[in-house]
Amino acid sequence: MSPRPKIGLDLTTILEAAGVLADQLGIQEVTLANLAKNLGIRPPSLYNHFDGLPGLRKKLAIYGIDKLYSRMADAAIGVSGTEAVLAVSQAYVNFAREHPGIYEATLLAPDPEDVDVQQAGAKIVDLSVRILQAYRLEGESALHAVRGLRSILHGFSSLEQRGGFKMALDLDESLVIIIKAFLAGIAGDSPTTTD
Amino acid sequence: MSPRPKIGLDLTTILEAAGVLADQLGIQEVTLANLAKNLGIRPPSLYNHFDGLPGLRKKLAIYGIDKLYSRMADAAIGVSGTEAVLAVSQAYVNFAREHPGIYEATLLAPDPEDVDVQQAGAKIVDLSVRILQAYRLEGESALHAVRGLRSILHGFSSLEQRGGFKMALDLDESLVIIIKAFLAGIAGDSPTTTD
DNA sequence: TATTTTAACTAATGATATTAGTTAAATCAA
DNA sequence: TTGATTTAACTAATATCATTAGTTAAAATA
Repeated sequence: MSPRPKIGLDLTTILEAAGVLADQLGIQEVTLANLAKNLGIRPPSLYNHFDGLPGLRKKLAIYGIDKLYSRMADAAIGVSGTEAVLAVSQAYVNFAREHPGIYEATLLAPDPEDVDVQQAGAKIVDLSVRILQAYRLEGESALHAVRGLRSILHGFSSLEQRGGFKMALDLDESLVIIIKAFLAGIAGDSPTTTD
Repeated sequence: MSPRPKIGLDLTTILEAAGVLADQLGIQEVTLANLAKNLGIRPPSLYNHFDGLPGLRKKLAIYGIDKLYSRMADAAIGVSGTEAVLAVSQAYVNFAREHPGIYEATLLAPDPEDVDVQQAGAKIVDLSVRILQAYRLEGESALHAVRGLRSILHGFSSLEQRGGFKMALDLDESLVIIIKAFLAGIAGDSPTTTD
């Protein structure tokens, strides 16, 4: 009958297609039906590559976290102190802007406690710890500061994405002001590096 | 045949049931099928009360925003300055903890630009503006500060809900430290009220 | 009391994820 | 090179949804 070409899909290709789908139509449109259609195969064939929709969601989450981490790590090269935090923050927010669906998937793993998901996320936490080390925070203060930075970055990105900021007011400017205020507050105005 | 008792449901009852469902099983389990089962009616009957699943999501979002606003406004009574911001912040986070599903619904309206949704959200923005007025920010600074506070509160709540904070470190303490740092940063350490 | 509105219903449709079992292409070992 | 195995596609079938259309009886109203 019809030829069954055995396309030979690999997981990366599938995840990229899922990412495009997420960014273009939103995460809720990343269905096995839509994904299969875009790939030119039938929905059940996808089960050869991952364990159903939850499996896809998990893999897409890790895929997205890794991508986000790359962008942050890139931005952190060759900078330090406030400059580094600002660069990494802008990279974070820009990633969420360019890849709203993938960013959303990042926080949508079926089980956030999953070891693989945790491991991917840990790299981002570690990076945050490192760029905040310039502020010489003592003991637990550094950990609280990491939580604060992540809260700001995720909250800002999420609210921007959902149209939460209605005022006619430059968004990038807001981010810089918010980050600077937070850093000034935790450092008592004494970062350890030259700015 | 079987009696058709005409229960006489009103929208509030339905939204409360939907809220319980959201908090107990997660927002993705707030289906017309589940909701109808909990209410003792058949799914199509729900269409007499709202316009399908998108209609329910919109009404649940507004319902949640109103509830959240009430809690924040309550917390703001009789306090000012840093104390007010902290009280409102804790109310916000506690609401998200107690009602994770309703909180999630708050940001899940099908159309965030919808007038009714905007109107509900505006009350929260206004409240934020008022409690930050103690810091005497000039011009646009106040608006940037509101964005910062909202980013922190939403980011913190969302990340806590999704298991984003793994460290063995007191969460309430983190929130207080983060808010205080942010306020110190935007105020240059000069809130206008007695603390 | 008669009419209208309301809130439930049944029946049917289409989209979805998922499972089971099948088949042929690709890979690999002898 | 050939035979066996693995892999990646498939068809068919099922269950769960949301949704629409059309119906009916209870409740409200005139």
